[in-house]
Amino acid sequence: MRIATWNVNSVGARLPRLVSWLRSAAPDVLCLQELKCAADSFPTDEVAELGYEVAAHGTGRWNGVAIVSRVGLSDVTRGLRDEPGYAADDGSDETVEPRAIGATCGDLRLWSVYVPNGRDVEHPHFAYKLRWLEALHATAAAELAASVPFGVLGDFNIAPADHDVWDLAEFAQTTHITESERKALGVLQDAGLRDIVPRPLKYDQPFTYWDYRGLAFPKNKGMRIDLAYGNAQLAGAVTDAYVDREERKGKGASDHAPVVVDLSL
DNA sequence: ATGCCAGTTTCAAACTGA
Repeated sequence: MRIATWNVNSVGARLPRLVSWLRSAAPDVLCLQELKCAADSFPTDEVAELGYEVAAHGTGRWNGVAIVSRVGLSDVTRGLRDEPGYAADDGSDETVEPRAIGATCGDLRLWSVYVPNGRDVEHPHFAYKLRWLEALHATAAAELAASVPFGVLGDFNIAPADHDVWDLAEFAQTTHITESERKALGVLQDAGLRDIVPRPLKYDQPFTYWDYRGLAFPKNKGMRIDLAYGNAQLAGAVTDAYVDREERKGKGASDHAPVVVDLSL
């Protein structure tokens, strides 16, 4: 059993790469983030040709998450328990964004999540990020009671440890490395979820994101922010996990690489 | 300090990303 997570930064723009990656990596389940398309605009037919079903949760321009599975797809849940919304800076009403989707895939219960960025520690988006993580914990804690392999995979927009960014000094006063964000990850771990740390295919650290700008990828100025959390049943079945940095190479790449987790299930 | 690059959308300046 192979599961994976990938922030594709627009499923429309990434469709050729998505199709070829599904063929080559052949995951049984793939959690996607940043679809940047409405749920009914997801390229369902293109992945169906490869034998995959899709459950998508998206509204259009931003965000959007999906679960793609070839081992079954049922009991789909869109959104978290008591999920907070966000009011844009222009004063418009608060809206709940499409950032989480859960589904049962074969013997697994999985969530694909796109945690809010936070923008700046002083910005309202940062408080929203922390509230959103509380709702994620509540949802996970409630579902963890079931004695089935359970996982939460996605773009957490948090580097769990100092060595998960290329240079900590560059992150002074910024989001993604703060104590309050890391504490939220600790709460997930206290609830019984383990961080499945992938191996890098090159260099020392398993970074999953490199900015498009400033030659960040060739300089390996990366971050590990795409994470896979699993309960004891799932984490205990892991036989291998790696970051597919090859997918970050070349023209038309997402700025995130897929994280692949192999399980003996 | 700012933009770097990429993708999106009232089609093109503005927003988001991390």
